[in-house]
Amino acid sequence: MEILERKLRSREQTRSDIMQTAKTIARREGWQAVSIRKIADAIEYSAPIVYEYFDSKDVLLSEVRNEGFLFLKEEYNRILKLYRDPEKRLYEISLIQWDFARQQPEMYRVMYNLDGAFCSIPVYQSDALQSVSDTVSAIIFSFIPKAKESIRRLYFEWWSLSHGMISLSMLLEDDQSPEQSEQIYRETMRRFIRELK
Amino acid sequence: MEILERKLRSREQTRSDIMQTAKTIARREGWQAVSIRKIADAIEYSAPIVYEYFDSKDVLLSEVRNEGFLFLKEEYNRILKLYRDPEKRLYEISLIQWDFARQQPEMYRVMYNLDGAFCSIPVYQSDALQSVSDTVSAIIFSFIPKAKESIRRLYFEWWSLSHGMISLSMLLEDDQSPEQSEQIYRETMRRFIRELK
DNA sequence: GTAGCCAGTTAACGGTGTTAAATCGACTGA
DNA sequence: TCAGTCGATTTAACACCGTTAACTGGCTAC
Repeated sequence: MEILERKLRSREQTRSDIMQTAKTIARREGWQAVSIRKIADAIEYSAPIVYEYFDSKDVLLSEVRNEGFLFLKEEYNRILKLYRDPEKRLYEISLIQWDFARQQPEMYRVMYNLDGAFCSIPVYQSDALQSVSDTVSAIIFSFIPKAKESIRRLYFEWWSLSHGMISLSMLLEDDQSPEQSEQIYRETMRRFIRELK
Repeated sequence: MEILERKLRSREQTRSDIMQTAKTIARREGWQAVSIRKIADAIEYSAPIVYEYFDSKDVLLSEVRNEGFLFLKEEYNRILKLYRDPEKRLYEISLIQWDFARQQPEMYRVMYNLDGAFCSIPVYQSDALQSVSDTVSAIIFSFIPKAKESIRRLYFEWWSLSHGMISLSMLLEDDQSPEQSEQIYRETMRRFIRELK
């Protein structure tokens, strides 16, 4: 059964190669330029092979997106271990959100269907997104122990503010410097958190 | 020269028919389903005719997007005539932003390259966007007469908050009811404006 | 040796944006 | 009346897309 195991491992490897290639092309040329044939070329296979690993391009994109939310989740957990103060936690998580979007913009784009990235599978069906939402909601709750609906609402406000600034600063990248945007982001998130309690 | 005039008018008509058709398809099937051939079919012409009116699909989308910003601009001007109080003005403009996104979601999507809408022409190059930005910035200034940079920053915050809530509520449409989102939007924008001064 | 399986290929279908070439009708000048 | 031109419009083509069916070549089991 060793062969089967190795086969499985190499299968997992190829699978992640495909996702990695998709991300690399997206980073260089944008998601609208990502095609099954280009991916196949890069991993030195013919196009139909990709369908051995992903049912469709849509599913491939949805898995990449999921990977993004899982990455965020782990980063958030890292923060939870580092800090105890809820305010500090929420602030640090806000900063991670920003850094993530800066360092892996193609990831952020596919997660929110921005700029040519289009995955028709609804994002709110992603378990990873739910998990991320729960983590942040829990922090807010430890902050302000209110009813479920209030927490949901405060989370929505936090998320909107963060996502709004990130996506607009992506949109205006050449019009407003990222450094300037980042400064505004930090101060605005800080103030939002301070005024939360 | 009457013939030439009529020709020009009918040319303008066909041009706007093309844009209208693009929007109609986008509304029904999403921007990823909008193709030159589908548009041509709908206006009962062959595909190359579309290129007599728009240099490329990219340009067509950018004109639709511009139409969106121009619509907003006119709505904003309507508000300026209706109200004198800066707080009231900004609040009403916030509400228009929401209603616009609700009533013409395909427009909002092409303006911000959301969900399959992809126009590679940078949005900040649009005069209409600049004009809209100036209008809102002026209101904020009449509110809080600070330096240009501060106003720019406050405008960015207002825009981010509004766009963030709108785009996330589009994303979560089936997970969080629009009515609920709208209520949060109204209250959040109101509080933001109140705390501005 | 040969039958069967399996990884991987080629070929195909209907679609895309875009452009060059061909067509067709109306109008003009001789 | 006929040749010629012009302009509007179409057809045909190119290179690409996502996706699927059919095929190929090599290995294994009997």
